[in-house]
Amino acid sequence: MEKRGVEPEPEGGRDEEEDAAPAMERAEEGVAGGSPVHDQVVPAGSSSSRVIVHVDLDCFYAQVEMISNPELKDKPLGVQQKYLVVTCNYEARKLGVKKLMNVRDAKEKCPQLVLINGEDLTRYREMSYKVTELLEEFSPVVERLGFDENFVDLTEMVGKRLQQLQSDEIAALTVSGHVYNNQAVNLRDLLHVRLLVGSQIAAEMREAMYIQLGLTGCAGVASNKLLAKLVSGVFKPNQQTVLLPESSQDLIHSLNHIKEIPGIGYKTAKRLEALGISNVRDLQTFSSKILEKELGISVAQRIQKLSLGEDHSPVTPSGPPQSFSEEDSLKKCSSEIEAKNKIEELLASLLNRVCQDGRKPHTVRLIIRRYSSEKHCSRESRQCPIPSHVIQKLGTGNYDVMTPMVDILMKLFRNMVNVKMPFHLTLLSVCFCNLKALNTAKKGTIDYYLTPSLSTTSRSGKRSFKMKDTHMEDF
DNA sequence: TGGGGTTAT
DNA sequence: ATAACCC
Repeated sequence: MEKRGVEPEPEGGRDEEEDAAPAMERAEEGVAGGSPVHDQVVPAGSSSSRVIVHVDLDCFYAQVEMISNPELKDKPLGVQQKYLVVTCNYEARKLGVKKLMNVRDAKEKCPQLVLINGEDLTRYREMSYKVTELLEEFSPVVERLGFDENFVDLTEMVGKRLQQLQSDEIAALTVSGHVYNNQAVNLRDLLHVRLLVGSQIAAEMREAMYIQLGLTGCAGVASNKLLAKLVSGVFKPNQQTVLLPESSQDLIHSLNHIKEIPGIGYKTAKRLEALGISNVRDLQTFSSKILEKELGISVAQRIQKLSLGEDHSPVTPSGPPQSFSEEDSLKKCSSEIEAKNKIEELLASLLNRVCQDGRKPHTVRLIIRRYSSEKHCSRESRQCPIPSHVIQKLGTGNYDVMTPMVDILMKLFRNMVNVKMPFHLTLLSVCFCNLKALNTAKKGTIDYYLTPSLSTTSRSGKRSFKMKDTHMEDF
């Protein structure tokens, strides 16, 4: 049979003989009843086995605030948005403060709690991208999840490091951080070896985050995104954990409810409960046919795979953001004037951000939430193309992009809200999206004539927004 | 429940 | 344009 070897099978030169089988540390406790681990047959170049890390910053907003003002470091600290403590440091957690806790409850639990307003996300967003950029230096395949989590596909990096290692060095490999379940490592198992190297890279990432940015966080290393994410939270502040394949089922079954599976949200969990599915094993063993009929084939197949710990979704590089938005929730907005003032405020911030980014948004959207006693916060939106003459003024330090943009947004507003009738809004948000690198289609170029909205008269003369304003590349 | 984000339909 | 998901 095959040699146990380093993946891309180093040319015959060096042989890993019996001594390549290192004293398998505690291997006799191995799960499979001490049976020697069979050699892994992973075809060279096959992507069937990946090494993924999930990096999760500790109470991110609170950390950013503590870096800004070190005097807060040893005090219980909460970050407040409106009447909520959205996150808090570990000092505060020890005293009973939880994430998303009402400010009153938090103050009651912990009267010494220091609160900082965190409604302006600018510094958090900037720090968040610094983290992503730092991780991209290790490997370009980095996917953001919110402001404080990132996935990195380490498969290639691990492969390269393994190629550099001599067999005796492989024999001396050690894990960095925890091993889930305290499972014994078997260095003759290539999957174990690859995950150990992943754990070392994860440790280097966390060290770099701390040295360069002053941030601490957790990491989880596993063979897919689901498992990496689940395992990253096992040891909590500022620690890391690697999951070896034999413990996957233990990890997934450690969840007490299907809602804890990332990808199964509020709605799906409710529908599953209605089917009598509440824990992971229920979902694993439920009839696929019925599930598909109930949830649609796509969701059904995906979540049932997730319940088994399977997740083939790739780490998709996030790159620069696809949209910029600013929102503000309000107690009550019931006049057009109030709305206009809010919209101007949101827009001013957005214009600064867009200016910094360098790309140009080609679409603008207005989002509202109406007051309604019991409807679960459903939002409504209207969007339209940004006229090209406005787009061109966007990065130029020009200020009279405000006026035309406000005009557009107020038209969108009146399209959604009948201002002649009483209304009560509890949220306003403005979003710039459809971002493009540059205005490429110039008059007289091929692109110009190939862009339908430019070379022909617009189809809808009766739109509220004049299409004579020639929107480029909006089709 | 805040103030963001993404993808699928 | 909305609905689902993520933080």
